[in-house]
Amino acid sequence: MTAEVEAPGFDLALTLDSGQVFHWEPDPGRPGRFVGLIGATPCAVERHGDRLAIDGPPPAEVATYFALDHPLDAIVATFPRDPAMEAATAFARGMRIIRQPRWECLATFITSALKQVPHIRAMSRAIRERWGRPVPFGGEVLRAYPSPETLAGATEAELRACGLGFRARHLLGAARALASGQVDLAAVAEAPDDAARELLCRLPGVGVKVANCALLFGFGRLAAFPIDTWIERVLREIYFKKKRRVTPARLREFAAGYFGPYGGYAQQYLFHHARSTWRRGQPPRAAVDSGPDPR
DNA sequence: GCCCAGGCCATTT
DNA sequence: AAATGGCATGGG
Repeated sequence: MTAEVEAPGFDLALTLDSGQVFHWEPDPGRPGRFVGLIGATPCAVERHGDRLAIDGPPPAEVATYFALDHPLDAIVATFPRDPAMEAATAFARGMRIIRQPRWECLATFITSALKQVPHIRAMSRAIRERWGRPVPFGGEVLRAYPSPETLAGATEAELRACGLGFRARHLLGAARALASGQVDLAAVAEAPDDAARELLCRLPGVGVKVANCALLFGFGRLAAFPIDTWIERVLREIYFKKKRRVTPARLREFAAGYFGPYGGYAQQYLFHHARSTWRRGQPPRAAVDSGPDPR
């Protein structure tokens, strides 16, 4: 049985491949159709014009997960008007910041340190296959991401066998801190942005960048602005092109003030645009030549 | 062999 | 506060 939800101007494929979520996969033989899980609920989804066709969860659950209620036009209207931001906005039109389960989101970003997106996907898949609860769906078996309690019972060697390397100790330590109640994600969800970030940073393997990714993609904090290697290059080579020795604190200060209340959205559009169009870590000449010069 | 990848951490200035 | 080096693994 297939249900539908209205999803005007939503680019499903772009959103699922934008480096914010790491387990959705194309349905082989059915182009445009993606299979994944929303929490523990299996789901297949594909776009038909301004509607989504859904198999699995109730439509309302899908609408919440994909944040179809986010007012994209109003959000984009808050972005600063500069050539780099406008190019990224045009390039990533229809991308949404989705609402992921908190632990699943945090855990995958703990494993993301010094890894490329395809590797993060591979580690997520290996962890699901090893510890995830099997969920039958359409003749296949999907695996839900294991809870902190489940992973707390794993060994570091078992996690390393999933390709985590030095990240194994971080993920295991975070799982155990949550399973023991030493840190409480429900408390994070109730705290203001700065306090929530500080709580998350108490977990092993969680620094400011990973905390901001979790806040943005797992806690709905749309002002959170993760600065990774790509965004740092965007900031330095476009927004601080003529400056020398820009400190990390200055970059954070600029980002927090310049990109506005939906800075996380702006960041994700800039991230996707840069990752998709830059070559050898360098921006296209046009991007630099048209860049603004703050302060 | 080289280089880099959605960083974090401990240590030193 | 800011710079430095170590850390595992995989791919170009």
